[in-house]
Amino acid sequence: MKRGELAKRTGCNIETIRYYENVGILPEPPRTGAGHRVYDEVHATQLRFVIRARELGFSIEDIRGLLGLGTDKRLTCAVVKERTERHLADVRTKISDLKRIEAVLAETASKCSGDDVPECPVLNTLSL
Amino acid sequence: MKRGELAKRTGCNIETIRYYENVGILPEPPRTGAGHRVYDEVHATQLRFVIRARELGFSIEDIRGLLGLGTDKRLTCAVVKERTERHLADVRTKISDLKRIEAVLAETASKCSGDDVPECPVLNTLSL
DNA sequence: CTACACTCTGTACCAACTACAGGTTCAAGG
DNA sequence: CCTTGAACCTGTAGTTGGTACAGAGTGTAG
Repeated sequence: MKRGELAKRTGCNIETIRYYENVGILPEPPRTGAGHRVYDEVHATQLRFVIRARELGFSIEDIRGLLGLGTDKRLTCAVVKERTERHLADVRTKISDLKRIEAVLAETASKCSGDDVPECPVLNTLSL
Repeated sequence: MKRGELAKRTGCNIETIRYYENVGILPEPPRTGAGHRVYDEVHATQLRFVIRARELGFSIEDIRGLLGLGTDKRLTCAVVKERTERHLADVRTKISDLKRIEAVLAETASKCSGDDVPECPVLNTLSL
């Protein structure tokens, strides 16, 4: 299958596939005589891995790590668990930051009269 | 006061001040004969407004809007409230996305043996 | 055989900064 | 007055994770 077909099957943007190849988290596939990339099911599986990891917020660098690239191949469960938990901690920090933000925004917006006047609690809060 | 002093007082990175000026959310200050920027307390207040809005997740474009730049000057409370609530909705969406991610990560990591073995539930989940 | 869809490459663009190079200018100490 | 080092000036490049486009080549159906 060619790039367009792989994109369609995985739901990935066609340009993103080339990007993942460039940054080294998708292997370079073989080419036809004319230079067109030819993918198989193994590539599709690996691409789905990358897509899912990105959806879960792992960075490209994280993914490179999870794939055991650059370092020794086989990653042990212990190593993967540790990286996942570190990432989980980051996600939790982001959630609590956003909750603080949510509280401030909700609080402030609730004070707005919603009237056609120039005085505004939001702008006043921001100016503190 | 000059740029370094303003940066110190507001806790803003010195380069970021120039950036905010470039993108038009901080006014161009007057200059000394030699071209050095000279700020006053009004600039400091406006910079703090921008910093706080950024902390609350408003984009530069949002801030431009909140400052009433580009359009008519005086923003009514009604307009600001509407923009704030739209932003609040975005923040809530981000929180719920992250919570889904958190649940998946926590679930998966909890299944890891943490042993020195190559089979790993995280990698298996990602490969689904 | 032509027309059109697809692929190839490199490069530019997005946000929101941050950092650096190479060149002034300012201020304090001798 | 002169030197020295900090602070300032400018423009530009790098960051992350893609997305988009131009211009050229290829594949295929009618």
